[in-house]
Amino acid sequence: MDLTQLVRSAFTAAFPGEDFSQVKVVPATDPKFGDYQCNDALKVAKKVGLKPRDAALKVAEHIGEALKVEVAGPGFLNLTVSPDWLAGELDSLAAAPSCGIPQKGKGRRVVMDYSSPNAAKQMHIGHIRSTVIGNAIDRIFRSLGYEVIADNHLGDWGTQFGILIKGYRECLTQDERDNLTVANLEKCYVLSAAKAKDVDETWKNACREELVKLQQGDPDNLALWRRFVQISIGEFERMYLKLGVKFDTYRGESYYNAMMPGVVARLIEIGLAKESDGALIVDLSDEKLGVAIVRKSDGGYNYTTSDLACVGNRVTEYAPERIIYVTDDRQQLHFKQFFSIAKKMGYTDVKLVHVPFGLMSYQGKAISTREGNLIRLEELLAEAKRRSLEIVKDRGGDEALAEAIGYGAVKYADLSHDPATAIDFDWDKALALEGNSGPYLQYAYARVCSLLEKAGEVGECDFAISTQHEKRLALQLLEFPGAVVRAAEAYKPSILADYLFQTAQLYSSFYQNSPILKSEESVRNARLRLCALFGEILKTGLSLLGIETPRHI
RNA sequence: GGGGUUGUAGCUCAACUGGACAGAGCGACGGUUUCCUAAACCGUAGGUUCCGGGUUCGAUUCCCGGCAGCCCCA
Repeated sequence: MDLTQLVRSAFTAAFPGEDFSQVKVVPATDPKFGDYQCNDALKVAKKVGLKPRDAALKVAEHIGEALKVEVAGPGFLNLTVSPDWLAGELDSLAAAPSCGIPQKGKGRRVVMDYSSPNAAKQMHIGHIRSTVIGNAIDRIFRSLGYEVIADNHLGDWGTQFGILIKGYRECLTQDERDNLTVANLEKCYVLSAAKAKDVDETWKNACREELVKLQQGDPDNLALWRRFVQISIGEFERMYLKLGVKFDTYRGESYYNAMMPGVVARLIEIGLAKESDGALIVDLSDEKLGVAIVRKSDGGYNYTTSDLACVGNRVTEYAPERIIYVTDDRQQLHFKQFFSIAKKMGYTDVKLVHVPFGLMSYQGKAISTREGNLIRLEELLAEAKRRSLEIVKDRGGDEALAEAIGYGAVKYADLSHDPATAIDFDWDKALALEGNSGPYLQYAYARVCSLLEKAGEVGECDFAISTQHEKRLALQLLEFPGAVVRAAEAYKPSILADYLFQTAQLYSSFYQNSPILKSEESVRNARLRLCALFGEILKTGLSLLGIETPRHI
């Protein structure tokens, strides 16, 4: 029995001829109001010419026997379900594949664009957000049945490669060149860039020449560039492996080089782009979006152009329903501009979505080498592992467990906030193991696993909800599919994280306050079933956040 | 100067998009030896939701005007 349907038909019976498709039933805000509530009688009151409370009373008359209803306050409909109804719902949830997550994405395709670090630089804590938030959205969409193509749009082209090639040749030892690492690339970049900037005009020119040679396809430079990018990807993948992140494609900016002139030609052809001071621009000032440069006065292209080329390529190759970009919120104007231009170029069948997140800072400053506040991602993960290993080893836990817990803590610390929130990095917060943290959830899962193991085989048994603790947990479990859907619609994994934390709290409370194994058999079995369902949902939910669930802690 | 974004408990954040008495975690204070675990549970204290208007049955949420921080553009 669908509560929303039932309440809607009561509305229709009370006020025939009106449209009540917006009417919805939501969980009660407080258990003392019942199990569910509907606030929409208040909204339709004016339309049907009644006082709010009278409208609610009239709807209540048509609710029927199946559901206990009370009209409270100005006109809230408070609904209380029967234990049988609850048991039935739990049954269908337990029987449903993937914990009842609706397959609304079946047959639909989405491209996800996230992480996207720059080649030849090491990943640092500033890269966590795009990677972890993007990956969670990726996983959530896959769980809804969408076909997701996860693409890593690397920063693998541009002026830095002239500096790098010069630096590689002049600033590294033979040994460093033979055993090239990203750390070495970073080092020679810093040295070379410093020379080009402050001291040496000839050095600067040499860098530019190397860049031009690369752009013109010089075999040596091209080979070096390929090597730099390959080494970078290798290192990124080491991090992604730890974080449980996997990309379908690695198409960096360079992939779109050849398509740029075509994009510009097209923009001119349809009259969007025009000359201005030697540069080619698209004027978006009537949309209050300023001016976007699509070709600089020196003939170079920039992000707007390569992103447009990229959209064109993705539309042609995949025909996705939407493309989701997860980047920091400094790029909002850029995305608004290029989305607007893309629409005018005729890419109207694809929904372009920018998910902006608050930039991560450290000690109040943007993270950069210059500020000297750069913590490498590898360091962070090592420290996370070290801290959890200290606790875990006393319990006989191994390194794998320490990684699951440490990395889980790092990811959860990020995912549990609304993406829009800016985070100032803090070791203790990023690696929290208590309270609203990843390990708290992992711990709850381990507890339920142990309990079920100890219980052994449980015979066939129905759900039976009697106590308040059980009921609150049960009602909460029924909300899981809805939480996943809401997280996807808002592009906010934090909605799911928050749901899981609340659920685990209710479980812990239930677990501490209700004897399970020691109860007489029918109660024991019914409670074990509830535990099992909780375990399934927690495991599924955490997997959507990319957080592992060890069975023993 | 124009635009974006944020402002909620001492600190870090929620609040299912307009619902009932604004909730969690951390920190503080007090308590919990029965199932497979104290990474937990139970309780206490802590609020002018930045300020001022407006919209309505009802505003942390929407609108207008300020203030403050961060960011982008010129």
